Amino acid sequence: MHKISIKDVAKKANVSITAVSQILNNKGDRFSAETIKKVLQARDELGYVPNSAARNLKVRHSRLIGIIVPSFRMPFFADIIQSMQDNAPEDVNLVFIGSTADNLQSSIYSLVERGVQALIFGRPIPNRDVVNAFLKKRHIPYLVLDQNADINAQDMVQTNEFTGGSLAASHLLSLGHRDIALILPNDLTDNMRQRRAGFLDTLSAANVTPISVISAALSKHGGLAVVHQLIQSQATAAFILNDEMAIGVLRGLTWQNVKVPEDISIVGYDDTDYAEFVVPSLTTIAQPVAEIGQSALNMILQRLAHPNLPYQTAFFDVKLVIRESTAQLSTDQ
Amino acid sequence: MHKISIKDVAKKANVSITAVSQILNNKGDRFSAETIKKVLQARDELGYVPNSAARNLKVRHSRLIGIIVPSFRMPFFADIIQSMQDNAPEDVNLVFIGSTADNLQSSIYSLVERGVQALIFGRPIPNRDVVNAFLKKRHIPYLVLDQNADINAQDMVQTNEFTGGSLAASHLLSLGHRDIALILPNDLTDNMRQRRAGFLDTLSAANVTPISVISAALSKHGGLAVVHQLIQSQATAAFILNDEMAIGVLRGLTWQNVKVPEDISIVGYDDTDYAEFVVPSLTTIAQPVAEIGQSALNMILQRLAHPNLPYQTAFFDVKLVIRESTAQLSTDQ
DNA sequence: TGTTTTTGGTTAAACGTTTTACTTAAAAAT
DNA sequence: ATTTTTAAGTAAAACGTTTAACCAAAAACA
Repeated sequence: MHKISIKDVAKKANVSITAVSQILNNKGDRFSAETIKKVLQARDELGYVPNSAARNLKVRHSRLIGIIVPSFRMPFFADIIQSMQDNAPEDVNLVFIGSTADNLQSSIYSLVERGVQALIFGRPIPNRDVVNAFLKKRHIPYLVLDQNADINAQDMVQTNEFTGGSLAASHLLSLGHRDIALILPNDLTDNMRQRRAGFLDTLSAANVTPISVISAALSKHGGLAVVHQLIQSQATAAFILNDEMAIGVLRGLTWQNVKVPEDISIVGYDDTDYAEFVVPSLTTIAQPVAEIGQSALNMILQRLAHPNLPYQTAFFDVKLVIRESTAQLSTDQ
Repeated sequence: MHKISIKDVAKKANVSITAVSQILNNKGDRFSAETIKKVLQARDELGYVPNSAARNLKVRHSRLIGIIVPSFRMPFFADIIQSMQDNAPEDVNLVFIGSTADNLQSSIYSLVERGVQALIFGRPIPNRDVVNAFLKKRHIPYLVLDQNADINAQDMVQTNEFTGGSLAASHLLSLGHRDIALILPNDLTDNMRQRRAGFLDTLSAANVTPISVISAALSKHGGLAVVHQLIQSQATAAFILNDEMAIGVLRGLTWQNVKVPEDISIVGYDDTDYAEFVVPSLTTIAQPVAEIGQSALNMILQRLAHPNLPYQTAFFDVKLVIRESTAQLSTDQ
């Protein structure tokens, strides 16, 4: 029942607890080699593990960073958090939490209670002003991955969403398509609004407007649900703001015996792991996910080190990855 | 810079810190309604958030549970942790960590340092005896999802892997297949060994042995890498121990113009989200992922409440989900 | 009236660290 | 031979809570 504390190792090594603390934290330059050895040995024999609650309490910080994503089940975010974890320095701890809009407030509260020193939002923040006030009051810097944010209120890492949408449009245009559908998730993040804007702008620069705009749930099933409308719209191509939905659409189309890309071209967004593996493989806009994750983490660490520097925003480029789901408009239509 | 502590709210409300503590923890039955109101108001005005490091230090526990999975990027584990988080009681905190075999030891150490009271392993444990000794010494109960474990050393939740393999075999057999390949990940967990055993046993009961056994990396790319060998083996069906690999195989087969299920039937394992969405949709063995996650969490919570009860193991059934990737052996081969 | 109970609190110790300020003995410098 | 410096350590306070033990005043009782 008794948990081994620093006292126990001090007693066993016959030194003060100060000595143990200093030595175990590599601040033991004033101690003799012999004492150091005694302490290390006592530590090992007892299997002492420091209590970080006590440590955090005393030093008044935790090196703990909270990461809030919408869901662990979305490959895009799974990639992000994996890359953060893989690149986190030894001495910082990450805590991931998947949080819907509903319980975002309580997630934040719980993280603050746990002592996070900074937060990274992988999802849009409803009630941004109250969240901002709450966090600012407690001097907890945060960073958001969405574009819907005041550039002077926090750090950001962004990708060039507008270009992404634009790339999709010009690709489809260059293949000769003019009857193009746009498929959106029901709830648009600001990132997605930018994608849409880029897409729409580029289309209209070529004097085309979408033949149809359809919304559905942001999921594979959402994509599935939309194929009937898509087929009826007579579109020869579709841009879908998200790979997961796109995969749903692909699936539905195959079941309806609509051939991709012969009958309709599809382009997705994100370049999720699976984009390469579906049949037909998915043309999509790739974001540098791993870099985004790393960069977000590094920026927030920087912020912790220099709280008063002006806010930064990192910018990443996207690129079009052409696979099998898009093709030249066939003339015999 | 100054962080609001319980002292500040005590001062503001003009009461002792004991009063604040008791009232805020709903143990304030001895206090007058007026005092309670004063305290609550002071708390709200100051925006006081309790410091759980201090609390944990004092009460000597954390209600913190560590979950170790191989990777956030594997849909199977993403589902598991999501279901845990969705079902965790208000007062317990979960910390997820993706850890390879290499850094498992240091992950465990770091979690113990952070004060976890229990651990759930979603991955096999190399060096089980040292891990067991380490954890037992510190009275940290743990639970493993793999089958390679001493039933008397910790709680477990298992699925009927043997039956899973067996189901796959009899399905293929009943479709008339006799030339059946088996595709394995390079590193087999004990769960997978059981799958294999069930599969092989059922095959041999029908007097058939696999026409070929192939190993590759446990990933979509691993599956892809294997299709050449698979085609050369002349198998008319294959059982693949994992959906991700199976999806890779499916992909590769399509590129090689081998038709599934006309030319070859494929059955996977896990019934990952994507199984339903690939083309052709994947026949596979479904595990009740969400229930597994919940059950694991509940069991370990039980264990915390009753440390001395005998170890339990929960058992879940699997089922065969027939989709498009398997079909009757065509006679014209 | 004097005694006991009840009501509504407060005091102070403890949890396991880190860190500042001391101490003491030996070595070096004068 | 005294003083100063250095080397090697220790004592004790503090971080923010919780909780056991205590206390005073008012209410109830005899």
